[in-house]
Amino acid sequence: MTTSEYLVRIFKKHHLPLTEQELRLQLVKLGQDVNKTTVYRALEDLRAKNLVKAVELGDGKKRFELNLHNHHHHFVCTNCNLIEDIFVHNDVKHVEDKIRKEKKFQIKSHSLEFFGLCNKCTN
Amino acid sequence: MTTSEYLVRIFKKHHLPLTEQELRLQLVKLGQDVNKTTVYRALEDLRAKNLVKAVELGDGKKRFELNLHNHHHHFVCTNCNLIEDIFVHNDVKHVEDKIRKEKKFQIKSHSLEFFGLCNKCTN
DNA sequence: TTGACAATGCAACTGAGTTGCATTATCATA
DNA sequence: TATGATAATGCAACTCAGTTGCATTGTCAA
Repeated sequence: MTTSEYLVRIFKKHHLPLTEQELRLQLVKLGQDVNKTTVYRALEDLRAKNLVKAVELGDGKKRFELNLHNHHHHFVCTNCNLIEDIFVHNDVKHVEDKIRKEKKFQIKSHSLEFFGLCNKCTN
Repeated sequence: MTTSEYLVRIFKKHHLPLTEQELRLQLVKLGQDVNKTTVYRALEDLRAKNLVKAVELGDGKKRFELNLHNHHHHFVCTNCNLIEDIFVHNDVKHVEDKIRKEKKFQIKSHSLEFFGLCNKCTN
């Protein structure tokens, strides 16, 4: 089994964006103590195949997650760093349409992230 | 005049998110050839005063802009790296409300960035 | 003039991500 | 089974943004 395949397994289990470090930790748990270069290369392969996409959640580190068709966003707790997927029905499609019309920009994607305090950290 | 003050001037002139390098370039143009540590410290001061905020636009670099009350988002051309402010009336307030209700999360802020091709790069 | 404090410089460091090149594994075919 | 090509991985060194500790300089009031 190749590192890319292990990564897909890990992504399927933990369906939240993970850093390279977190991914390597999970790989070690599967008995795969691989070099970080290998991880980055595997991630790049998966990204090239549109299986994985990168996310930035404000701390400067790239995080990676499966590029499924369940379009979603993220909530990040600025206190405990909890990350949770956010699914929105209506989305921001109408905003994109507006930009397309007014600016003549061709919009390929967007990122929408929410920051605040989670349930636990609010109290 | 202090570096922070020069930075505010620069931000007011170029009202788009700028990297530390871009900021230093502008500082040099104003005759201020300062150390990058100084820039980062000045930026941190301004951020602490809520005058400046950081933005991540997908390339891993932090960008900084004035934290005005004209809430807006950004469009990034993935070809020529053009950045343009995007103003939306309706915004994503209703999404935030929904999250607040359903998840009991306390949302402080959000980031919404659009990626695609600008007018020039589309043709 | 002095003493405190703010602003800046400098050099060394950290940590994420990259690159070039060597090594190893895999696997089809002679 | 041997071999040769190609894929996968390792390793070390590097880049580059951002940080840190400590020294130096500037400012300004007493």
